Amino acid sequence: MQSIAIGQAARQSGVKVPTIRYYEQIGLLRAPPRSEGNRRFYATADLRRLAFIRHARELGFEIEAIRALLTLQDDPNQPCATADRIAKTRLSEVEQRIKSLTALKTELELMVKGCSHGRVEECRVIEVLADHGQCAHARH
Amino acid sequence: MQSIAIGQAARQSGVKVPTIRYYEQIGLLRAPPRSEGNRRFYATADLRRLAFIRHARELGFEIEAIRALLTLQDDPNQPCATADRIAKTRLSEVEQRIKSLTALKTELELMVKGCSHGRVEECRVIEVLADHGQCAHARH
DNA sequence: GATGCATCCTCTAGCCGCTGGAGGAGCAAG
DNA sequence: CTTGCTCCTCCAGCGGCTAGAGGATGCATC
Repeated sequence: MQSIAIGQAARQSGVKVPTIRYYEQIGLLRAPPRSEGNRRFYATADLRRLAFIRHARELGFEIEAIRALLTLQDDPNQPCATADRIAKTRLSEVEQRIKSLTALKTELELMVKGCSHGRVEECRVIEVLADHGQCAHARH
Repeated sequence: MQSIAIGQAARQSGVKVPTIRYYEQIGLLRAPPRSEGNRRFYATADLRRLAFIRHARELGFEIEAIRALLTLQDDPNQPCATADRIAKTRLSEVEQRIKSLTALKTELELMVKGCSHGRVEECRVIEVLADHGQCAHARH
C-alpha cells in the first residue's frame, strides 16, 4: 500500500490540489493521514474515491448527489434504488438541457448567418437579441 | 411615455426585482429616475433593454459579453463584426457543450439500463462512476 | 552543512450571477 | 386610520471552486 503526496494525487486524479483540500473540508473525502511534517498522504483507495468524484462531477452531478452516491458505495449491502433514482433524475435534467441547448444553437446559427457584416443597424445578432419574437423557437 | 414601478417591470420583463437592481448596480442598466418617495420608475426603453439582457442571458451569454453587445447597440454606426464574433464564440461553446452532454446522456442511459435493482455491489451506476474506463465514451 | 527550489501547509478572500432576508418607508383601498 | 402590499437599502449567502499571502518542509546539489 503506497501512499502519495497531494501534488501527485492531483496529477494522477486530474483534480487540482486546492480542490482536493476543498473536498476534504466539505467532508467528501476523508482527512488522510499526515507525515511527521504535517503533509497529507493518500492511499490507493483515496485515489479511487477522487476519480469517482471527478467522474461524477464531469457527468454534471452535484456535490450532494455525489455525497449520496459515495455513502451508498461505502455500504454495498444497500439496495441500489437510490443510486438508480439519482442517475435517472440526472438523466432527465441532461435531456432537458440538451433540448434547450439545441434550440439555442439553431438560434445562434440563424443570428450568425443573418449578420450581413454591415453596420450594427442591420445586424441580426443585435436585432434578434433585442426582440425575442424574432426567434425561430419561442422556447429556449 | 408611461413609466412603471420595478415590480411591474419585473413581471413584464421576466427578470426578478432583485436581479433588476443588481443589473443597475453593475451598470448594465441605467439608474432610472425616482419618484418623490424614492421609487424607481422605468420607461419603455428600459423594458426593451431588460428584455435584451434577459434574452441574451437565456442564450447563455455572459454578463460581460452582454455589456459589449449593449455598447454596440447604443452606437449603431459601428460595424457589427464584434457582435458577430461574440455570437460565434458562444455558438462553438454551445456546440461543444451539446456534444459532451450527449455523450453523458448515453452514459447515464447505460447506467440506468444496467442497474439490475439488486444491491449496490452489482449496481452499474456506482460501478461506472467508480471506473471511468467502463464508459462507452472515454471523453465527456 | 548550507543553499536553493519545489512542494506543502493554513487561512482568508474572491469569482459569477444572482437570491434572500432584515428592518424600515411609502402608498392605495376600505 | 389601519391594513396590507410594494418598495427601499444594506448585507450575507449560495455552489464549487480558485487564488494569494505568508510560512514550513523536504530533497537535491554544492
